[in-house]
Amino acid sequence: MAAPPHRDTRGLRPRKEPQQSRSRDLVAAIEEAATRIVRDEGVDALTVESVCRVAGVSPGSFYQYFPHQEAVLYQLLRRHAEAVTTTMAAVLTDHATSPVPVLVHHAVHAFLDVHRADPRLHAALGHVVAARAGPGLEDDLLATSTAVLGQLLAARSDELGDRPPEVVAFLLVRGLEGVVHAATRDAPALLEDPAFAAGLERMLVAVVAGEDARPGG
Amino acid sequence: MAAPPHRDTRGLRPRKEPQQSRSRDLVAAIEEAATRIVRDEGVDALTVESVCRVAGVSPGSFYQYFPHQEAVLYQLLRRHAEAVTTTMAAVLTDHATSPVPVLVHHAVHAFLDVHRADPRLHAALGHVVAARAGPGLEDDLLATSTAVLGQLLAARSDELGDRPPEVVAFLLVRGLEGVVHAATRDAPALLEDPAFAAGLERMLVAVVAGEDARPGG
Amino acid sequence: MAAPPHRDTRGLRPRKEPQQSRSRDLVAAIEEAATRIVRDEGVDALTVESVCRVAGVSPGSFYQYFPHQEAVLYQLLRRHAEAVTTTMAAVLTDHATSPVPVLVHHAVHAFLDVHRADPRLHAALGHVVAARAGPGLEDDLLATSTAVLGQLLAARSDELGDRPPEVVAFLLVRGLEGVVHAATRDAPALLEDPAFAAGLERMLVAVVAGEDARPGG
Amino acid sequence: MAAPPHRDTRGLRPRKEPQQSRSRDLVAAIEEAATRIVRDEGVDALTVESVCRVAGVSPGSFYQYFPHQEAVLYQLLRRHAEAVTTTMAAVLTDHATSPVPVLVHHAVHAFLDVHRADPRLHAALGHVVAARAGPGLEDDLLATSTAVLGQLLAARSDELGDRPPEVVAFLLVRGLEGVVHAATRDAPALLEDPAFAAGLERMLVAVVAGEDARPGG
DNA sequence: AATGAATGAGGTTTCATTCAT
DNA sequence: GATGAATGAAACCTCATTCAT
Repeated sequence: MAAPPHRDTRGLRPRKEPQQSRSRDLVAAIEEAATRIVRDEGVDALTVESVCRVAGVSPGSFYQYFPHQEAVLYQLLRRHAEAVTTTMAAVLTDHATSPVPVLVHHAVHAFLDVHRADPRLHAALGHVVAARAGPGLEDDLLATSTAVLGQLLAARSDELGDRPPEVVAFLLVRGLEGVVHAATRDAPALLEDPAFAAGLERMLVAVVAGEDARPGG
Repeated sequence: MAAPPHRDTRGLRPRKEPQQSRSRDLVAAIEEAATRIVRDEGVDALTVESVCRVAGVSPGSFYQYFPHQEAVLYQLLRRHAEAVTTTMAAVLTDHATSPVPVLVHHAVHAFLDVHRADPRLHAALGHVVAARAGPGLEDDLLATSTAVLGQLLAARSDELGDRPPEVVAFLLVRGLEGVVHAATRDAPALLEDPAFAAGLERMLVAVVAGEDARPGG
Repeated sequence: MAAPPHRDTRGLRPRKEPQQSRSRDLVAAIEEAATRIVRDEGVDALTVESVCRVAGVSPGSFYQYFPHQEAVLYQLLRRHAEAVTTTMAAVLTDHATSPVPVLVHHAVHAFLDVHRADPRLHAALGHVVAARAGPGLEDDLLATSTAVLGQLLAARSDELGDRPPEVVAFLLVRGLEGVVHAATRDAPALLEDPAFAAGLERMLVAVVAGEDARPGG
Repeated sequence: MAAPPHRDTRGLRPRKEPQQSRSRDLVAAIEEAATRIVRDEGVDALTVESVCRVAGVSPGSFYQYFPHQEAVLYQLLRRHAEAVTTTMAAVLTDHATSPVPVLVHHAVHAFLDVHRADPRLHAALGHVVAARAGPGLEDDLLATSTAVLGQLLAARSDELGDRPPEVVAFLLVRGLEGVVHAATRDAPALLEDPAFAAGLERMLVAVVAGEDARPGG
C-alpha cells in the first residue's frame, strides 16, 4: 500500500532555481503556457495537466520547479503585481508634489496603459487578485496598495478636509481597480476611449479633492 | 465550484417549473441550502453533494429541477440581481426628476442597504458576478443595469455636457459595484461608515455632474 | 484552477453504512478483493486501483464506503484482530484457574488454529500489525494484548516469583506472535507439526513458570 | 519504499565493484545517507531522491553503483546480517562445548548488544527483514542462521531428546529475533532491563533443554 | 565518470451526473 | 416522483529511472 503523500506546504516559490539553459527554457515554457491559458481560457482552465500539455512538458518536470499547482498562478500574479506596483509607484514618486488632479491624471493613464498591454490576461489576473484579496494571500496587492496610498494621503491630509485618509485610499484603489478591470473584461474598447479616461479622472479626483456635498434625504 | 468550460445559455432556468407544493418545497429547500453554503463556506463549497446533504434531498431530485449544478448558483445570482435591480429601479423612479446629487445619494444608500442585509452572502455572490461577467449569463445584471441607466441618462443628457451617457453609466454602475463589493468582502466595517458613504457619493456625483478637469501631461 | 483538496481525516470507519443490498454486496466485494490481494500479492499491492479492478467497482464507489485508501486495510486488520482477540480471550476465560502449562497449551493451540485457517493472509496481516505497532495505530492489537495479559498475570503474581508481569506478558505475546507469524510465512508446514507446537509450549511455559537460571558470564 | 512487485534475484549486488577511491567514497556516502534516513525517518522515507540529496550525489551516479533503488536497502540489510551473523557465530564458536544454558546466555546478551548499539536503525531493518522474509533475498539471514544452528544442534542431539533439531533451531532463531526486534521498536527500555534478558534466556533455554511437558487438553 | 534535467506511469481522491429501483 | 448507488473522467502529485550534456 503506497503511503498517501502529504501536501507540500513549503511555499509558493519555485522549488529549484533552474540552473541550466534547458531548465530555464522549461520554466519559461511553463509560465508562457500558463499565461496563454489564463488569457485564453480563464483561470479555471489552468490545471497542471493543461499547462503541461500546452508547454509540452511532463508533470514531473512541472513539479521540479513549482512546489504545487498554485505556484504557477502565483508566479503570474507576482509578475502582474510587480508591473502594476512599479508603474504606480513611479507615478506617485514623479508627482509627489503635483496637485491632486495632475497626480490622478497620470495615475489613471499609467494604470490604463498597464492594462492595455494584454487586456484579457490582466482581466483574468485582476479578477484573481480581487477574488483572493483579503487576509491570506502572500502579498495582498490591493491591501498593500491601499495601505501605502493611505500613508501618502495622510501626509497630505490638509487637502482631504476631514475625510479619513484610509477611506479615501480605499475608494481610490478599489474604484480604479474595479472600473478598469470591468472595462478590460467587458468593454475593452473603453480602454482607448478618452471620455472613459476623463470620466475616471473626474471620478477619482472628486474622491480626494471634491467639495463636500451631502444633500439631505 | 470550478466554472465549466462553456455552457449553453439555454437551460439555465429550472427544467420544470415546480407546480405542486412538494416540488416547490424541494426547490425552496435546495435554494436555501445553497444560500447557506455560499454564505457560510464560500462558492467553492457549493457542490451538488453539499447542497443535497444540507437540503435533505437526493441528487436525483436535484436534477429533476436543475439542469446542472451551476443552475442553482445562477438562481441565487438571479435573486440577488432581482433584489438589487428592483431596489435601484425604485430609487430611479422615485427620484427621476431630482437633482443628480440627490439621486446619487439615494442610490448609494439603497445599494449599501441591500448589501448590509447579508454581507457575506453578497460578498460571495458579488465575486461570482464579477468573475463570470463578460459574455455569459450574469453580466446580464451589470450590462442591463448599465444599459438602462444609459438610457435614463441620455434623456437627461443636458446635465452631462458632452460626456457619452453610456460611458457615464458604465462608470457609475461599475464604480459603485466594484467599491461596494470590495468593501463587503474586505472591509465590511466600511458599510457602516458615514465617511465611506459620503466619499462614494462624492465620487459618483462627480461622474455625472463634476466639472471637466483635464490637466495637461 | 481546481482547488486542491485536503486529505480527509474523519476516521477509519466506512463513510456510510451500506443500506441497500446492492451496496452491501459492493462493500463485501471490496473487502474480498482486498483480502485476496493482500493474501496473494502482499500489502504493497493493495492500491485503490487494484482493489477496484479486482472487485469490479469504480473508484467513486470505493470512496462512498471508505474514507480513504487505508481504511480498507484497517478493516481487514480489524477483522483479524477481532478473530484473534476473541479466540484468545475465550481461552483465557476458560482456563482462568488452570495451571499455567495447561493455559499455555490451549493458548498456543488456539493461536495456531487461527493462523492455520488462512496462513498467507494472516502472515501478511500479522506483518502489518507488527509494522504498525507502537504508538499510533487505532487499536494497537499487540500492545493491548500485552497490557491485558499483564493485568491477568499480575493477579497471579505468586506464580511468577519476582518476574515483572509486564515483562512476562511482553515475552509471551511477542514470542508467540513472532514465532507463529514467522512459521506462517516461511515454514507453513510447521503449523501442522506437533513438535513445533510442543516446542512453543515449552518455550512459553518456561517464561511463566520456569526455574530461575542465571549462569554467570 | 514500496516493495517492487517482483524483482530478479540477480542484480542485487552493486553493478560494479567500486575500485577507485572516489567511487568508494561515493558508495560509502550513499550507504551512510541511507543508514541515516532509515534510522531517522524510517524505510518509507528512503527514496532515491532522499538518498541522493543527503549523500550529495546525483541520481545518475546512484545508478552507476546500484542497479535499482532497492539495492541500497539490501546493502544495509546485508551489513546488518553480517554484523549479527559474525557476532553470533563467534558466540557459538566460543561456547561450542558449554552447557546449553551458558551458550544461550551469551547468545542472548550478544544479540541484545548488537541491537543496543543503534536501536532505531535495527528496529527499522528488523522490520524490513521480517516483512521481506520468505522466498526472497533477506530471509537468507534468518533461514541461513536457522540452518546453521540446526546443524550444530544436530551434532548435540543427545541433549535434545526427541526434538527435531531444525524445529528447535527455528524456535530459537525466530523467538529471539521476534522478541528482540519487537522490544527494539516498541519498548527499547526493555533492552536494558535485566529481567527482560533473564526472561529471554529462560525462554530459549527451555526450548533446548526444558523438560518435556505436554499436558492433556 | 558525473550530473541533474526530464520523463511518465501510477497512485489517491473528488464530484457532476446517470439510472435502476 | 424520489432515491441513492454507481460511475468515471479528471485533478493533483510522487518517484524510480533514463539520458543528453
